[in-house]
Amino acid sequence: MSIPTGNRPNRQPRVTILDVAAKAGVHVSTASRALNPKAEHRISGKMVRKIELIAEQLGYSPNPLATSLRTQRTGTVGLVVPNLSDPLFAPIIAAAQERVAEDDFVTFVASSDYKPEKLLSIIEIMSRRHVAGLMVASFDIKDPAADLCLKLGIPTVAVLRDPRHAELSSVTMDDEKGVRALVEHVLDLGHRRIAYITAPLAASTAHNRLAGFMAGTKLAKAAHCQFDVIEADAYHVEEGERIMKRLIADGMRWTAFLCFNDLLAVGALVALKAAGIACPDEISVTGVNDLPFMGLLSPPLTSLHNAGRKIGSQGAELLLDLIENGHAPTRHVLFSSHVVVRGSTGPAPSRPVQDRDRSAKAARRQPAVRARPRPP
Amino acid sequence: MSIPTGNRPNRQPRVTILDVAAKAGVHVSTASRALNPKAEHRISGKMVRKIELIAEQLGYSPNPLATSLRTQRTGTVGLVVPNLSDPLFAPIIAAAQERVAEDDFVTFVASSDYKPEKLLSIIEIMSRRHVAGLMVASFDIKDPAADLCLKLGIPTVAVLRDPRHAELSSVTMDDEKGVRALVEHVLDLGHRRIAYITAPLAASTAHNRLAGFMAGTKLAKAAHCQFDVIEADAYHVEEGERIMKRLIADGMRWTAFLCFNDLLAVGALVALKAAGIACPDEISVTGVNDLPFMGLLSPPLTSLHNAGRKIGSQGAELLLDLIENGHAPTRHVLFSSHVVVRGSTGPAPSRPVQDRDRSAKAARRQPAVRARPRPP
DNA sequence: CTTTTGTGCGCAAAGGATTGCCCTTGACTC
DNA sequence: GAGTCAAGGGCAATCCTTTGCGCACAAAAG
Repeated sequence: MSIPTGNRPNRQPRVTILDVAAKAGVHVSTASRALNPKAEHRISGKMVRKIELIAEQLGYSPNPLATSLRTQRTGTVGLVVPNLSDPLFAPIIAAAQERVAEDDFVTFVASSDYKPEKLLSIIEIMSRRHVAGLMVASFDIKDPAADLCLKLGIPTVAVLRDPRHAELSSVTMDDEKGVRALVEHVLDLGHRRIAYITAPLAASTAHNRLAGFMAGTKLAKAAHCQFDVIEADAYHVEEGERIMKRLIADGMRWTAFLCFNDLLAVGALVALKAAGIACPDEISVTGVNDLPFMGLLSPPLTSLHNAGRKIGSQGAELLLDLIENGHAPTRHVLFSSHVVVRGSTGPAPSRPVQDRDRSAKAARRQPAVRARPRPP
Repeated sequence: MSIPTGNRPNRQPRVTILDVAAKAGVHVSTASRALNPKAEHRISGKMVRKIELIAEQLGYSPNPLATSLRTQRTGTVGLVVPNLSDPLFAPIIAAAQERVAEDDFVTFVASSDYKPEKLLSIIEIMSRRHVAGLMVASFDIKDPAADLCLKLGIPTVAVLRDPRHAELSSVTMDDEKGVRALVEHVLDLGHRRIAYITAPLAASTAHNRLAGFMAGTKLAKAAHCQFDVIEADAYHVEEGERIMKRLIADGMRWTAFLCFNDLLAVGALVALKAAGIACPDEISVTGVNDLPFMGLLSPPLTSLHNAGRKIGSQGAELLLDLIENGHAPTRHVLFSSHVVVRGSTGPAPSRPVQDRDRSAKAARRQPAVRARPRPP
């Protein structure tokens, strides 16, 4: 039920510590202590050397399963992301994996597929397997999964998304400040009709970026600014494309689009190109994360640079710390992100797209969420 | 030494099978058998239901460590790639992980960093941990690491790169045919001076793609074709950029560049753009793998589509098969790849770049490898 | 010379499950 | 009524290490 079947193949019989002890003519406990640096009961120096030599000769290496069973330590950590192939998460995994490997931990990796119940089951599975710690990149705000980690007593670090749990350390980007800077950027370019495409607000990232957008709207000095928020249901290119297509059909009222992430932005670009709307001449678009290749698109995407590798390694660092000192104080590491200005943002056009002949037909349905315009 | 330290935190005491047995008033062996579907000694139906109920009530779940120690089965598989964040490998990992998770395996993931000795150490570590099987994407041809897997008796499947070991199953792309098709493509476009940038030939992919290129050269009907091979030292964008810069400085003699992979091709595009050389008007460029976003670059990259996810899931499939039936016959699955024609390839220009005034200065150093031109 | 103090190592009990073998019963056959 | 048989469970070994405790012996202290 828990451990799948599978015939063990013809492994050669492993050499155990009994073999070493036998050959050395000592008791296993002596061998164990000799091979264990932190042996409290000390063994004489020459005996240690003798046993080490014999262990070497015999090619002995301790069976981690037995060790783990005895010590309740497995030397494993779990890494969980919502999507393994997303270019945003892969570097986080990679960097974390490298860092923990330095301390001789091996990593279980799993993908929650953006499904809360799957995350719960992953955590349970990993807990059963006695992971020493967990680094999770897919917590929602007040996620029950976070409670579960704490209840199970697993040292846990949240990365990228902060469940905002009082007892859970986190490593995140300063999304709020970042998106605010993006708003500032397009305001500086003269844009006054600005839309923000948010992701589902369960994630703290979505929350913070929206907050950043709202904060940015307060910066607007001009009298007739229009700010709107549109909610996406997913995180991928196709969703961005779908949304932008709909907006174009509905009559485009904005000159600048800030997107929750690069994937949505790329989708928006695709839709704009298909509709023959020029970016940035008619509409400016921005993303978040600055994924690889974003600078090479046409137009190159203005984005917020988020350093995935730094998040991963810092998350691992915190986690190792937590594993070592059972009750380290909760910490929240915040990396600042900076706007990378590229070709997808430009000066605001004199007239928005909807005034052009081409798109006059569509009825103007309201977007999903409508932010209140903020007078200066 | 093998298992890192780390204080186990305040986990609540786990409920063991003894607790279940005690509460049921039976022996642990009875409880074990009742909870184990494949129990040979059968337990009466009502007893099974009783014990299952009690186990449920107590929240019992077997300790995989103890089970593994006893049965020598761990329910884990190892996934090894050369680089976790490479957009080529991440989907392979993701798909494989999904597939084996269906069969209740959890996955150790590690990155060999393109270092043979690191691969060896990863395999040893995973072997010690009793992985049920290994899926490796970073074997070189005749890799000692492949021998090690066999020697250790670990069911192993090679993906993407085939070590060409008689006893090792593999799942790969038909690189040879693919690259030949690319050559065909640029020949059709009228190109007669064609360079191929190969990767280090230790990898079977490099080998096969070069073979595909060489095979392609035989297709050339025109009298004065020039084919050259240039060897890259790495796989990333920067290397492609470096190489192309050097070639430009040396005086560009080619009108079409086939690159070992997309990353090198993207680097080449970057260098060309920096030098003010137009692609595809002056030079055509192709890649391999068709990574995400390649169709959105400027120019969009003509590439060979390789389905990473299919490789990953098929590799997992083979591996699970191998784990189940200790001695399944060796299999080699070959996925065909197809050319995706995009904007980075176009009709051959009338004159190659070097005849233009701008680049006449540089001495013409020979490229790293010079293939013998093939007369038609 | 006896009594303390270590030092160096052995003994055996965990840790939590699986499994070969044996024992007890009740049913069934002759 | 004695003998056969199979079903249902119990016993204890086993997987491999780690570790609390105890023992012996030698050196140091009285």
